Amino acid sequence: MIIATWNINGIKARLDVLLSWLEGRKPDIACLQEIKSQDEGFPRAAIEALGYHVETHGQKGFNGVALLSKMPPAEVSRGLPGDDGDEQARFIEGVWKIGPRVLRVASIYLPNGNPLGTEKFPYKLGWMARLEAHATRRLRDECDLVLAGDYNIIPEPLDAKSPAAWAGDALFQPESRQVYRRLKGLGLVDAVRSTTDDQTFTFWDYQAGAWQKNNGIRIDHLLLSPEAAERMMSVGVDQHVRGWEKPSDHVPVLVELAN
DNA sequence: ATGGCCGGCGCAGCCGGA
Repeated sequence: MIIATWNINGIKARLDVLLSWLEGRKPDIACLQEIKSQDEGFPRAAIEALGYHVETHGQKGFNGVALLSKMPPAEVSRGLPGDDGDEQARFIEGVWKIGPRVLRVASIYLPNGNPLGTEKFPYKLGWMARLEAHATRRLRDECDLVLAGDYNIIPEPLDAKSPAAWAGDALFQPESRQVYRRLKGLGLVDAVRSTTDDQTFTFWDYQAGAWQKNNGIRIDHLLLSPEAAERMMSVGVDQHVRGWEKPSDHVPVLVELAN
């Protein structure tokens, strides 16, 4: 089965592109971020017409995550545990029962954290601490777990065309990269990096001809539990989608797991 | 050498993104 993550940067502006991609790629589960829509405004009918079940966790204008799946999930939970006062819609998790196996997949939109020196960067670190706590709990289940999303973290210099240009940016700070490293220390496997040493970008800014110059970064990640990683058959990044009409600035990242 | 955009909201231009 194919599990994908994609920051679509606005579902209303991206619906045609999303439908085209779903029809061609046919992922079993697609984790979306930045739907920028309330639940009631999400164009679910067009997606359901392609045979997908739709679960959203939206908010007005900003953020928002969704899970699209061919099989309906057995359970869904919204919001990252650990702060009931957090109003930002950045986390949705589903559970699927596949024969004897339990598969958990979360769609994650980790805070950007810019600009440094404001409350936004501590919010990012606090959110990451909650994610680490949640991942620690989930890994105790020893089930197939995929934490998929826009992490807004450039893990290593290899993951940027021009790492120096990101030195003062929240995406490339030692503190947040350290937490990403700790997530991997828990046993989570970075699907893309575990299968290639090549520079593989998932985001290119709309500005300054970044796509044409391949001036990209790798910030969209699939983190797999050891049990899920054992079933990993292939990993891909649908970079061609960045060249379509009216693209998102992010592209889909996918992992294929053995059934 | 530098800078170049886009979506949402809502109907002008600002906010947020990365």
